[in-house]
Amino acid sequence: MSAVAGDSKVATKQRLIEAAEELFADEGFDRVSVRDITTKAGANVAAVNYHFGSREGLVAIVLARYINPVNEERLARLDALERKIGGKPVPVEEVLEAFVRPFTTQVRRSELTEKLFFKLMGRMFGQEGCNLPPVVETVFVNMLNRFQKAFAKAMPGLAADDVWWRIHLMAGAMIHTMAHADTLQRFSGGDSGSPTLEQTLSRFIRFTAAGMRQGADDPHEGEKPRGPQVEFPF
Amino acid sequence: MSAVAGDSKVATKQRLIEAAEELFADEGFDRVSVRDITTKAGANVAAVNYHFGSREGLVAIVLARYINPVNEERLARLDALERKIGGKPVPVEEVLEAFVRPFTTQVRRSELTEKLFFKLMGRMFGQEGCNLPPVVETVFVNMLNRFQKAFAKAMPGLAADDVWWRIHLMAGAMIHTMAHADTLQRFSGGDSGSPTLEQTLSRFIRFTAAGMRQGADDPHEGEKPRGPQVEFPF
DNA sequence: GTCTATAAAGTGATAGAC
DNA sequence: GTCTATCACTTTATAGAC
Repeated sequence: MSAVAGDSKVATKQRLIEAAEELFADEGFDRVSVRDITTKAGANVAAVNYHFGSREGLVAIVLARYINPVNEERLARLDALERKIGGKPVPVEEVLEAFVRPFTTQVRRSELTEKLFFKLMGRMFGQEGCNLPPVVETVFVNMLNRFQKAFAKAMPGLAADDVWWRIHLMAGAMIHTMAHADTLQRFSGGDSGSPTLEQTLSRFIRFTAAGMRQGADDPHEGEKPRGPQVEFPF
Repeated sequence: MSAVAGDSKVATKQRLIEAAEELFADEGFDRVSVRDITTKAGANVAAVNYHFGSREGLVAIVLARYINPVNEERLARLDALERKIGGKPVPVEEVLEAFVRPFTTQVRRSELTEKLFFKLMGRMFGQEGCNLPPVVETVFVNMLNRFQKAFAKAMPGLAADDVWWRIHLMAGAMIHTMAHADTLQRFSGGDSGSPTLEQTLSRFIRFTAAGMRQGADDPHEGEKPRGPQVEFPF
């Protein structure tokens, strides 16, 4: 903390965090050992336990470092939109923008490259036993409920469960896109191009906005099961 | 193999596979040890190595057991659709149906509950270092390219990279929905309801069909970057 | 705050008796 | 085909010297 006594104390802690972030992004939280981290950070094996108490403590730090800021910025952006527009519904595209734009703010705060940062975010939000610290989970659930209300307001007449499921599908598209964008490169044989971050965000918003508000013109046909379109001899 | 000598030989192998499938579905491929599997299967610790050569061998078996059938049925369904419709484009909804319907066929072949089966599929298709056996990967890439062509044909005027990215977003929605449907329950506080499998498929197809064909009426505005909609003081 | 040494438990895998 | 016993290795974590 003190800038006088030399940076080496805080520097090691910082190097550990950054090394962990890169490794977690690349390999996933499960496949990285404490030794991988300390080696990459050029620190001693015991450093992680000294600075963070345990491996789990370091994971918690890495999780909290970006999830909370992202979720809080999401809420702030949604607040600003709703304040600006008065009592009317905020258009779906604007709500989606508020949902993903914070990533571009936070990527600049990090020491990571864009690619690694987004992989890391995808892994965080995609993790199941995400075991978020209570404070982080609280903000997370709060944020989700606020957005559910905003989406519901933007799509009047749609039932709550339909809104939740569309949010789930939307989140899946986001998470998978972030965590596995390089897989697309591989499977498409390069035909997916090299889009800028802004292009990718745009594609995401257009795709999911259409999905979210689909059926709005024909609410009665909206969410009935379709059933098999084609019978098939299996 | 011989039904005479008693089923215990084949039974153990089968029990190991089923135990592995349930554990992999629940915890993910990385977090399950050989001992977890043999214990759950009521088999000896050495059984996995005897029957499958290694842990990795068992993982490969589990992966291949469903991925190949799913991908081959996808191709067969797409073939049938294209044969039926002649040279014209198959509508996006029908292509999507061919893409997801095979899961309902294969879930019946498995010994798993619907919930576990879909979690397992989500984990398989979501895995990064998916390390598919060569044969499986070949079918997989072949399948993807055929569907890319079908989608491109259904959405004339859309550039190849745009089609690939929409497929990626669509696949993300599918994978995340399958692997983490229970998370939705938790975060929505139960407000996401208890839909049937058919309802969930219907929701998926409607959502992604709208996303896939979005901008079709206004091709020129189609995929330009939108840029920030709202400036925000961060 | 950093290091070495080491503990304690878990990992996948195998040899050899039955 | 199944079992026990065990190997060789890795994992997280800690005690204690510096």
